[in-house]
Parts: sequence; C-alpha cells; structure tokens
Amino acid sequence: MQPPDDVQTPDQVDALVQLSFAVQLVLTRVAAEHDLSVTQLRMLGILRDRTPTMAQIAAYLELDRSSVSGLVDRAERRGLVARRPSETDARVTLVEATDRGFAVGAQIAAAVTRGIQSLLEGSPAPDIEAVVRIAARAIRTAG
Amino acid sequence: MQPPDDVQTPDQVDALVQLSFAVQLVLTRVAAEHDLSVTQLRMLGILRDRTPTMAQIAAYLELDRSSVSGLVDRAERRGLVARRPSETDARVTLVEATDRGFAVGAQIAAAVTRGIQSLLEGSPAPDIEAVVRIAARAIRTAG
DNA sequence: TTACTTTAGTTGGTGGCACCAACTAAAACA
DNA sequence: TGTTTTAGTTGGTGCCACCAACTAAAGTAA
Repeated sequence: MQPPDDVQTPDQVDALVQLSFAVQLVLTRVAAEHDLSVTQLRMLGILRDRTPTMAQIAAYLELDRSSVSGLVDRAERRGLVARRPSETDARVTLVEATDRGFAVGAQIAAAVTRGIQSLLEGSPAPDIEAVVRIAARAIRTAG
Repeated sequence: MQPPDDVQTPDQVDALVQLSFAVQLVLTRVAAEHDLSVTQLRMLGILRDRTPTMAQIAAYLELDRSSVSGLVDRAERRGLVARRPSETDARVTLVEATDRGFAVGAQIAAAVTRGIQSLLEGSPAPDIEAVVRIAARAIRTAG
C-alpha cells in the first residue's frame, strides 16, 4: 500500500524547513551588514514601492501596531524612513523611505539577490521553476 | 542573448524568500501555541536525538555561547531541558531534554509537519522532489 | 446635532533574544 | 611548571514583540 502522491514524508518537511533557515540566514547576514534586523529589512522592502500607513505595515508583517510604532521609531532615528500625515484622514500616519532608505534598500536587495542566487547556484533550471510554483501556491495557502 | 540556465531572475529569488517566510510563519505559529520562540523550538528539535554541549548548540544554531546560556536558562525554568555535567570534562555542560521536553518536542514536530504539509498540499510530487533536491544543495552551500 | 462606536496610532511595561566584554574554572600544551 | 586555549556564565545594551491603556479623529445612529 502506497501513500498518495501529495502526502509528504517527514524528510520532505524537513528539507523545506532547512531550506527556509538557509534563506533566513542569508537575510540575517545581509541585514547585519547594515546593522539592521530582518524585520527592518522587510519594512524597507515594503517601502520600495509603497507609502503605506502604520496599520498597513502591521498587517503586511503580521505585527501588532505598537510593534510597528517602535520599528518606525528606530528606522526614523537612523534616517531611513519618515512619517508623514495623511491629507485625507488626520488619524493616519504614512511611512515613506528617505533617499537614504531607498539607497540602503537597493543595496540590501542586491545583496539578498546575490546571496539567494548562490544558494540556488548549480541547481537545474527545471528544479528552480518547480520551487517558484510551490512558493506561489504556498504563499496563497499561508496568506 | 539569453542568460544561462542557472542564473536566477529577481522573481525566482523573491519566490524563495516568500516561501521561506511562509515556512517561518508556520514555525512561529506552532511555537506560539506552546508559548515558545522559534529558537526554543529549534533547540528542542536538536535535543530529540542528541545530548549536546552548550557550545555544540551554539555552533548548530549559529549563536553566541552566552545566548545559549540564556536560552537554556529559560527552557530549564520551564522544565523542558536539564543541564548535566560531563563525566569526562569538568568544563563541559551537557543539555538534555526532560520527559516533558520530549513530549512537547513531539507535539511540536507533529504540528510543524501538519503545517508544512498544508503548504505543500496540492503541489505535484515531482515539484516537491525538486524542492528537496534544491534544499539539499542549498544547505550544503549555506553550511 | 449629539452621543456612541470604531479606527489609527502611541505609550508604558514585560519578557525574550542576541550580542559584546569581562570573568572563572578546567583542560591542553609547551 | 607556567602559559594558552576552551567552556560556560554574568552583566550590560539594544532590539523586538506583545498586551493593556490611552488620545484623537472618523464614522454612525438617534
């Protein structure tokens, strides 16, 4: 009697978890090079193409709103982001990257790309495409 | 002019990073159910089949030895692990899981397996096998 | 309009996590 | 023997994440 195709063995689960930690290690190292946490790095990533409200950042990162307050406080103190009031809702605070924030964000993105590429280096293209498919589905599930 | 097969596009890098966060989210949630951090969860995982020294835990988790001191302190306070002196080297402290630690570890492992399986659910078996291959290579690279 | 409710964000407090520097004790080495 | 290395702890710092409590503004209903 065989298990069905889409039931995973512990080995497969383990592989995915290990892979995840390998990726996180890349992120942690890149962040540390700029004296940032992975969370700060993620926030800068968000700000690359958006000017979200505090609450939107919290929703995206799945953090408490008060956690985002602290996060933005520290990033602002480093001159990476700036708070700006909304013009349509006086309760709302928008967060945007400063020039320096954008610059650091770009450097980080490049370093992360290099680091992840080196993880994938040597793997056959079809395997990598399979990962992209799996990721797309997993993200839908996790969201 | 085409890029060679083993150079990744930003999309591919992004997919892998997103996948990693999806996995971490599973781990974070499972850990939180037991009021533990992901690091504590990893340590319990190590102790499932080993009785390492403090330094070995530090090496495995890539943490400072002092971080492991605190980690073990808190786990010990919760009755999940115990310190035991080495019989051959008086400098060394061995860390072992208690009965309760093993029990919690087993529950966590089961919950993580379920959570990761649900991420992979519906993906074709060959794709999953590709991820396992990629993971094996990436872990060698990252190590 | 007024009164109630919801939403956005901050503050203060707690605890965990991770680091570094400095330290003690034991082992290894010369 | 005396020196160096290794194992682990302690104290201090800062970040991170949470919760509860709070203010202010917006939305809603009488």
